[in-house]
Amino acid sequence: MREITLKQIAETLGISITTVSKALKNYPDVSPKTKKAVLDLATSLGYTPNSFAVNLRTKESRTIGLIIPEVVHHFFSSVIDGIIAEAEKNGYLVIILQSNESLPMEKKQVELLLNKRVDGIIMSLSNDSNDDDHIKDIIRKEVPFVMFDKISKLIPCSKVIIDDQKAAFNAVQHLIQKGCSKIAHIRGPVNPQNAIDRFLGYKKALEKHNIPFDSKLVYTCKNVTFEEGKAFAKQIIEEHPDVDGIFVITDLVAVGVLAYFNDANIEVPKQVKVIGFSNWFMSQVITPKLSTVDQPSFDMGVASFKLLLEEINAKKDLLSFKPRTVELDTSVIERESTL
Amino acid sequence: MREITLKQIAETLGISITTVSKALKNYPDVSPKTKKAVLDLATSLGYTPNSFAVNLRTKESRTIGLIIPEVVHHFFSSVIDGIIAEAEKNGYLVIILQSNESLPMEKKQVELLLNKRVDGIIMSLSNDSNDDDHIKDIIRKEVPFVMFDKISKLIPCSKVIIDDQKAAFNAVQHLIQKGCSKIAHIRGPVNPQNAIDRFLGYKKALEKHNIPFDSKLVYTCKNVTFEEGKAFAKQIIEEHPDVDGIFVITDLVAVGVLAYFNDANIEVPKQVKVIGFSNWFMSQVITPKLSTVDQPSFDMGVASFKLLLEEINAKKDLLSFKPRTVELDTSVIERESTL
DNA sequence: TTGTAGGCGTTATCAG
DNA sequence: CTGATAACGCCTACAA
Repeated sequence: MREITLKQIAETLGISITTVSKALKNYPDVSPKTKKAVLDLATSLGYTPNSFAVNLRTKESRTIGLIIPEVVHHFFSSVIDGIIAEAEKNGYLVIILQSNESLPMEKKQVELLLNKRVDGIIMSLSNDSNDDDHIKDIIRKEVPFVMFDKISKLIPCSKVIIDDQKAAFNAVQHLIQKGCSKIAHIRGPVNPQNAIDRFLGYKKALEKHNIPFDSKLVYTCKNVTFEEGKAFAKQIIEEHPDVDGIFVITDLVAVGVLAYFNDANIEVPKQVKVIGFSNWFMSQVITPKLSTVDQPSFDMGVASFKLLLEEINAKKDLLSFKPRTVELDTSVIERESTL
Repeated sequence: MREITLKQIAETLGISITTVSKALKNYPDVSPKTKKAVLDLATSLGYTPNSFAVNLRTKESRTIGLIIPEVVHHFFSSVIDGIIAEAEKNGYLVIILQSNESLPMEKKQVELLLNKRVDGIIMSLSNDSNDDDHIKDIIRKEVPFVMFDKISKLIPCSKVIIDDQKAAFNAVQHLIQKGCSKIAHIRGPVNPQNAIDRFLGYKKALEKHNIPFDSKLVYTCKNVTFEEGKAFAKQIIEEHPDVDGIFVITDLVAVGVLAYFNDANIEVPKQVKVIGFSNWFMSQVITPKLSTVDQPSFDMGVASFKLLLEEINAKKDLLSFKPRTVELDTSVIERESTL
């Protein structure tokens, strides 16, 4: 099956390519008759413009790139959902790349997308991104760029975030209000800004309620997995049998904590209360149901794309664009694990 | 920041575009001196070929399209993982679209990808795909095409599947071997081939073990959700209090079943045994841990891309390509819900 | 060893 | 109202 081109339509109709092009694009200066002839033939042949040629001419591909640490991840897949939904609504397609939490991968992928000349890039940093060269590359090339969730505060670009510190503060305060007085924290890795912020929120909540901060009660995840949750739960209860509350960096790990406590017959929430973060789907289906912080993942995706689109459009119109930061609200969801 | 082109390099070096192009592509007929000069300048300027132009020339984009029903879904996100990993390894990028189980969406998305002129398409059908026109379009345009999991048997294209019937048979047989004699089935929607096959496997297992088939014990999901699982569990136990085993179309729904039984104090596996399908992550973390059928989702993704690549390459070399079907193995995973 | 010329398919400008 | 022409950036016969 041959590809249909403007040229072919022009030839069969015995007119010029220019006219065909204009007719198809509804230019005002084409006679109704020619226009109709062209349109009829085009639809009957199933003509669609060759996007490669269009890309070349217009210098845009109506495609954006998305780099995230992991696809198989409740939070990120929900964000993807939001991004591709909003993108499609606006006539954009999304190329998805996964850094697997590896900085070298992330760098390579930025390069791939830049070479591909996508119209913009949305990204959430991998956990070991402490090096910003590749990101600066994006900025330097003036490619529209938005970061969400795991951002780098130093980069001047639009961002979609939650107030991790405040959210964590609220989570820990919730534990305190439920009567906890010795609260451990299983925190995320050292680098990511949001792990730091959640840790700070934890600290602040203790402070506010006059609970002394004890660094021995803070446990640091390396890989943020279910297994780590189990292991830390064991360690916590062995090292500090009187701990009565745990604030965990994310639900996946918190579910690991609950799993260990279930196995070890440690009663949640009676002996220890547990609160997670992110409101993963599984948190509602385990026993006891996990209290957590709801993070509007789908909306973060939508907001990210909207910001990106603004920047893309500004660039097209040669307008200057001032990066903006959108902060979305979170809320504590009380379930059985903190009753 | 201006885009670097061959032309610019040629001009600054005072040579022709052709020579620059050849130098960069390591043609043998360029003097080492010129080659070096070109290479040096190119790297120092950070030249990368304009992919729009390359696409137009070579008529390929090194990009494939992927359409799946849902992104926020353990099985599908794992498949995505496999596909983009394998694609990246081979220098391909992946555009992901989500049909949300809607046929009109799916059709539109096929059109989008076709217009985009991706080098190939991988797809898993939405549940109401009983109409094949858009798929036939892909075939007719000779765009390399692979279906996985939810396939249409009638379409002549490569496929990556499991033997749903056999897998279901094994799951139900597992229940029987554990002592169940009145086994209900919560099946998937009417259309999808794999829902049909799993149902047939259920029937066959009963037959083989001389258990009479009773259509009243079969419940049909519409949306395949957690909530449906809860609702059907209630209905089953009310309508057939003596049911002692349930085979459920997929883990998400099975988890709903367990949730209801937990709430209703119906003991699993003592009173009723439950087995799911797909081995979702959450199945290991709920109480009781759910027995299920392991489905190699990541590998299905890898296999799908490999098949697609074969076809893409065959097409490039103008070789004919015979569609193949790859069938991957499944296995019953025994956990607490069928002990 | 280097360069000229043409074309991939579309769009924009400008002249008829 | 229509069309010739050039250009987007790259690649590749073919010529010099």
